[in-house]
Amino acid sequence: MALNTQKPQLDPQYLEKLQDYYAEHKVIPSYSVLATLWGISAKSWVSECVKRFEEARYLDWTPDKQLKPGARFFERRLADSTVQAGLPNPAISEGYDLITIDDYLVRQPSRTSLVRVKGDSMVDAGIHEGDLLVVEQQPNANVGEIVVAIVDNEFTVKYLDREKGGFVLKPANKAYPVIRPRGRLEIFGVMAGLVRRTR
Amino acid sequence: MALNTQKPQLDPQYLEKLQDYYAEHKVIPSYSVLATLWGISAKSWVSECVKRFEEARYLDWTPDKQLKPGARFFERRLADSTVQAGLPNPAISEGYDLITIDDYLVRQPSRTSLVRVKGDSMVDAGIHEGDLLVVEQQPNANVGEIVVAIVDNEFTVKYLDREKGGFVLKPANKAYPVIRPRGRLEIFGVMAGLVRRTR
DNA sequence: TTGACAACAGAACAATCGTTCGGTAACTTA
DNA sequence: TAAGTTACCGAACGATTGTTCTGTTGTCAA
Repeated sequence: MALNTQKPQLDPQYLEKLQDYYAEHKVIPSYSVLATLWGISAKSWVSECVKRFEEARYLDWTPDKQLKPGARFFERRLADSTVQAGLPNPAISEGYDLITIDDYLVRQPSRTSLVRVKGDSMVDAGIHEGDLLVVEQQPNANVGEIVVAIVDNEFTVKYLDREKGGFVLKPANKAYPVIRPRGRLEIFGVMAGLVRRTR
Repeated sequence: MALNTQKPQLDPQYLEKLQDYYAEHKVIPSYSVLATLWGISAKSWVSECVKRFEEARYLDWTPDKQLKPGARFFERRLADSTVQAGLPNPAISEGYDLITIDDYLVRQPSRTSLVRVKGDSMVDAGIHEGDLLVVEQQPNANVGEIVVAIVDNEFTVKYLDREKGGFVLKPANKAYPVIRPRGRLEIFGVMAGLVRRTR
C-alpha cells in the first residue's frame, strides 16, 4: 500500500472570498459567517477547510487561539525577472515572497510618518515631487542619511552632511544651494523609504 | 445647566497597544484578551472603552457584529509641511489623512505584482536599481506609460512609445539604446507605482 | 457492485463571548 | 463638605463560539 503523501484539496475560491472579506473588514470572520461566505451549511466542514488552510499556512492562530491570517495570506507575487517564454503566464513564478508593502516599509508604526515631497531639490536621489516619503521620526541622524528637517517652519528633505561649522543640508540637485542653518538644526526624522503612485 | 458636549476621555496608550497587537496578528482580539492587553481586569470596562473608540471611529463593527478596525485605525499621519514653530511636536498636524500604503498603491490585488528593478536604465524617471515596481498586469498599454515588457525572456522596464515601424521601448537614461522589438512586443503590465526601502 | 474515500450536513455540547447591572474609590466642582 | 462625575471592578447571564461525532451522498477504482 502506497503512502498517501497528497495534500488535501482546497478550493482556491474559498481563499479568494476570504481575502475579499478581509480586504473589506480587516478581520477574519467566525465559522458561521465563513459558512455563509463559502456557501457551506455545516460548521464542521468549515472547520475542516480551515484546518487545510492552516496547513497551507494561509491561516494561523493567535496565542489566544483566535483565527488569524497566516504567513501566506497577504503575499503578493514578487514576479521573477528571469522567465521562460512560452508558458501561458511566464512571469508568475513559483518563487513566492513578499509580505504587505506596509510591512516592507514600516517597522514601527508609532514612529513612522508620511511626508509629501514638494519641489525637485532631491531629484538626483530619485525623489520626485509628489512622492510620499516614509519617515522614521527621531531627533538626530547620521551624516549621509536623507533627513527631513524643519527649516523656517517648513519641512525640507535633504542629505545630512557636516562642515566645519556644523551640520548642513545638501540637496541632490545642483540647481539648489546647500542649507547652512543658523543655530541648531531641527531634525524631524530620517527617510526610511518612499512610495510613488503613478496611476 | 450647561450641556455637556465633552467627548469622553480615552487613553491613547490603549490605542497604541491595540495597534501593536493588530500589527502582529492582523486581528482584533476578544474583550478578555483586550483586558489583559490593556491591564484592565473587568470586561465591562473594556466594553466601555471600545464604545469610545467606536465613537472616535477607531473601531467599528462588521455586518456580522464582529469588532473590526474603524476608518481611522490605520491612518498614518501625513505630516504637514507647513508647521508652526514652538509647538512641542509641530509636525504632527491635526490634518489626518491616509490609509495603508497597500491601499494607496494596490487597486486590484489579484492583478498586481511586484517587480524588483534591475539596472539603471530608468534613473531619469526616478526608478533606481533595487526599487520595487508595483505593476498592474495587462497585455497592452498606452504610449507614454511606463511598462514592464518581456524581452529575450527578461523583464524590462521602459517607456512605451511608437515609431513608424510599431511600438518601441525607450529608456530614461541616455546611456541606453531604444529597444525596437522584432515581432510582437510582449507586455507584462503597466507601472502603477513604486516602493523603495532605504533603511 | 462493491467498497473506499472525499465532500458535505446536522445535532449536541462545553467553553467563551460580550452585555448588563450594581458597586466602590478617587477626584472635581460648588 | 456634599454632590456629582469618572474610572474602574465583579458577578451573572443568555448568546454565540468552535469541536466532535454520527450520518448521508456522490464518485471512482477494482
